[in-house]
Amino acid sequence: MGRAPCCDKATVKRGPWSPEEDAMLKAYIEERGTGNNWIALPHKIGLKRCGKSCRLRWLNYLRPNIKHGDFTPEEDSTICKLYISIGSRWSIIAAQLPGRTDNDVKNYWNTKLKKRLLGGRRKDRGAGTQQHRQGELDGANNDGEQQPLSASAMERIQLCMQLQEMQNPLSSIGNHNNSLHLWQPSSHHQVAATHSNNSNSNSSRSSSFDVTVAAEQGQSSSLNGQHLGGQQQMETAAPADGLASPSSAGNSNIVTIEAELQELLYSATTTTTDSVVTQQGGVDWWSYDQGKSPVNCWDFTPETSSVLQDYAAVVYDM
DNA sequence: AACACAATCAACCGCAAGAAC
DNA sequence: TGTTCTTGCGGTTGATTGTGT
Repeated sequence: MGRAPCCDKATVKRGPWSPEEDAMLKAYIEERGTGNNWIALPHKIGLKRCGKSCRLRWLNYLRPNIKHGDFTPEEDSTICKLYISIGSRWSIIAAQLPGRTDNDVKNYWNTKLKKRLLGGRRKDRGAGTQQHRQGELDGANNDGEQQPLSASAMERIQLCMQLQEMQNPLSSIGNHNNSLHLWQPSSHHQVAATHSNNSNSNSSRSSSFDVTVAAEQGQSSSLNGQHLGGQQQMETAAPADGLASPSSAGNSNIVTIEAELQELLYSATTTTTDSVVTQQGGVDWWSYDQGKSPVNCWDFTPETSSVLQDYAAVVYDM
């Protein structure tokens, strides 16, 4: 049974919004609000638009305090940091960037940040062409037998592998000890008590993930996954065999990776780990509380747990 | 100047989940 | 309790603009 369309496509206008339409929608919502019914809104206003289209236009463009234009290095770092931790959860990532929309963040990642990071310096295993890289992202290898992975998982894996290769060119595929330097077991998975101050975050989906980013204060950043309801804390059981957490190497590796990411993103010439953290205007990549537990790149959420399993399959099956 | 290709971004689409009935 | 409606999300598309040849 097909789903009823939300609107009659034959009578609804599509495509770019005109200034007149923008003005009508903006004026109405500012005066009366949405009435908690986007579907009915265009009829009330007299717009020949789909309710979903009105909602999107309002949220992405007309809403007050929307920020357009270039992203700052701080925003770049937040996006990358969260993407690698949680993947393409754009609404959650955007919630950490006041004035930015999920659509903006998504577009920015897909068109700029991803290319800067993934396309930057990768000396690929094998050919290293863009086509080969895309093939990897699609989860297929030459023999076609590898289990397909989600694009998001593959990207995160690839990104981490790329960083590790840069960090230690001698660590080739199959060197298990170097496989998971980014991962740290979370011994203190506190459930974040506060959520983003973003007014958009009232959706049930967003609330399933509490994110606290304190990078702007030069503090550690933490990302905590929790189940709906907020009571179940993710267990920190050891991952699959062979995925034991790195021990003493972890902290310095994280700092080194920060440097590599800074370099990839901003072409900074950072060579020492100590100097990196305070560079770039205080941007604090994967920072961690000195003397406390390091922040996890691969925090143990259901998603990242799955990614780790995928990762293990990729590394160990090669 | 003209064309081809790449990059960008606004808008659309379909799905999943929760709310309402 | 089951069904329908609405919202919100992430992925994708396509028009526009920029750049290279």
